[in-house]
Amino acid sequence: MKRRTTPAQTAILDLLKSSGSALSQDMIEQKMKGETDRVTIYRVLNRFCEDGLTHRIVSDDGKSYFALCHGCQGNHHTHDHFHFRCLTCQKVECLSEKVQVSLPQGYRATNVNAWVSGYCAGCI
Amino acid sequence: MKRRTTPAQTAILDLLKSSGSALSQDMIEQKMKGETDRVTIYRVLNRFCEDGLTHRIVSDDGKSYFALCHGCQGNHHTHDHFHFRCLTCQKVECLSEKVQVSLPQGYRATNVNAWVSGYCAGCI
DNA sequence: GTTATTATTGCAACAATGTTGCATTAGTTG
DNA sequence: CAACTAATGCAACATTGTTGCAATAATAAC
Repeated sequence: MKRRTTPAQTAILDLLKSSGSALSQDMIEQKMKGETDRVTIYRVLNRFCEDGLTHRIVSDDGKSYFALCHGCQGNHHTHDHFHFRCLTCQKVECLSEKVQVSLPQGYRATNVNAWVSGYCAGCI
Repeated sequence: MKRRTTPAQTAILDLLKSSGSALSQDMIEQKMKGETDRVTIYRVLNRFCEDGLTHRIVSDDGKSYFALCHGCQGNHHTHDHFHFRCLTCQKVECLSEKVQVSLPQGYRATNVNAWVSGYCAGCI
């Protein structure tokens, strides 16, 4: 199954690149002014995740956010950094700080999902 | 608005106490074998949160989990510890380790939601 | 450039989680 | 016991996300 280049995909990828933050499906739909179907946006985003282009983080607002992968290459994805969500401007940022947590004896971690919400410098 | 003691509330509180872990609405519904309405369970859980009896944590499985408050008293709620969710047995535990993260200059945090998912000692 | 192949899209429908309105039930107080 | 009203159950709705399927459109082959 070889990938094809389509307007929707390049548009969504450009949005992720230019925004510099993590975006949710509804944010992308808004920015695209409804030119692309809801379902297509979801499918494109899921494809990006499969291809290792983005990573998905589930926020405490009940939505998934998608952010471009920068640190991780190939199939060794470690999205173990904190994310910040501003309650005013809704912007979601990847923080540089890595999550460090020690588990009880015998536990094995496969995924980390760490959020801080509050107000960013511009919205305080 | 004074609270009243009802069978549903005491049953749900007992479940939370005896389980020793965080429970979601559907877990509670299952354990109560459908004797209590879905909506009632949600309302009871929300009331518990309002009253400071429980805290809510939103997991990356898209559900809210509710756990009894132990460490925090009065209106000074700081649920800033990590949570672990076992992908096999579905159990959700509060870990003792506090979340420590330094935000960019000028940012203010109001809430923390930190998850580790994987396999617990019994399910490895 | 034309054709064949099939990945991608759009639409409808569905599933899961969670909330709200409203009439009924049932704790609590006097 | 009676009055008050918090709590419940049901229906309906909102939001987020997925799946099936026919139509569309990239890509490859000629």
